[in-house]
Amino acid sequence: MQPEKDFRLTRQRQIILEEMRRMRPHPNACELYDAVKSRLPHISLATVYRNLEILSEKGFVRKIITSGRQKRFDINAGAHYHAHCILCGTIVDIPVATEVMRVLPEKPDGLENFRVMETRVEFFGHCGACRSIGTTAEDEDSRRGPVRCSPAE
Amino acid sequence: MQPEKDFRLTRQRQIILEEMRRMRPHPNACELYDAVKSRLPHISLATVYRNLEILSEKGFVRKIITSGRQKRFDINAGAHYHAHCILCGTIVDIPVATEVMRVLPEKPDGLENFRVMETRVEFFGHCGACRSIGTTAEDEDSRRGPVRCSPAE
DNA sequence: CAAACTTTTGGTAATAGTTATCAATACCAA
DNA sequence: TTGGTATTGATAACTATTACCAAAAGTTTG
Repeated sequence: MQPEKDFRLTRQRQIILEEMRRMRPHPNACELYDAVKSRLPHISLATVYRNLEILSEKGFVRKIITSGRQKRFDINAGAHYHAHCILCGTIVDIPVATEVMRVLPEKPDGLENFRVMETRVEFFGHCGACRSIGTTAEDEDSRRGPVRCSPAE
Repeated sequence: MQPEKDFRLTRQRQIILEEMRRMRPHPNACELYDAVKSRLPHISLATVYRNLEILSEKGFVRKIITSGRQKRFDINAGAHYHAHCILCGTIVDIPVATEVMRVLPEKPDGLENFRVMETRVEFFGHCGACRSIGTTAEDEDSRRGPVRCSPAE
């Protein structure tokens, strides 16, 4: 147990949090980097990664679990679940006040010896937009495949 | 829509599936590679990766969603959930016949336009072993940090 | 204020898990 | 057999993330 070192809410961290609130939800590090760069042109990608990690330890943001290879982050502090569209990759927030939440027991069978500290429910399926289009999602704007950082100038 | 190409259950694929049943659950590609290599010494790591992907498309195995950077795979075809120990990294299966499953509505509030095809529940907390030890997990055998492939010979 | 110390940053190299490529091989159907 | 398709093994390439480190920023102490 190392002595906790003090945390400074630097300008970079403030702007990371501000941009996360402003932009569309669940960005990955590169999307966020691009957004932050418009206000802090000299920020480093490493700073964004580093701070996402630290901010999630501190509870300002949380990491989303995904099966993809990029990490995504979430500014919404309140408890909620996610619905992942397996066609276009969109992630939709499901608010906490749902049947699911009311109904999920705090400690289900099989977890007798386990101290449950967090429960996450993830839904996978087809989002409304994709259903109305068919099997191929054409709405580029809602796609969420891997996103690369803008090339350096 | 490409014409589905035919799937051959090759010796490599058979043994991958057999080893997945035999070994401890939720291996990553490298652990599995090591296990399979004891029976097929010339198998390539690429074959393991490739087939895990294909076998999961075909429904023989499923990918586990994690926040880490390695993928893990699961041979247990039936529906079940996972409990992740945040101290030692162990993943425990929670059988399907629990309150959770019985009680989880097929389509909760907030998902009216979403066609739910799969629901996963992930629990995070401290497993029994870690609780009895304290805050640091000493049981090397149950740790599940990143696992590297055995070095080439 | 200055000195000493801690934390953070930007730039970049390194890491590591995963994918892509491709010639060679195995398998299958005619 | 022959021709076609699927798969494999070997290895190179890719890429998201992390590590490193000197410089800068911020904090505390004298």
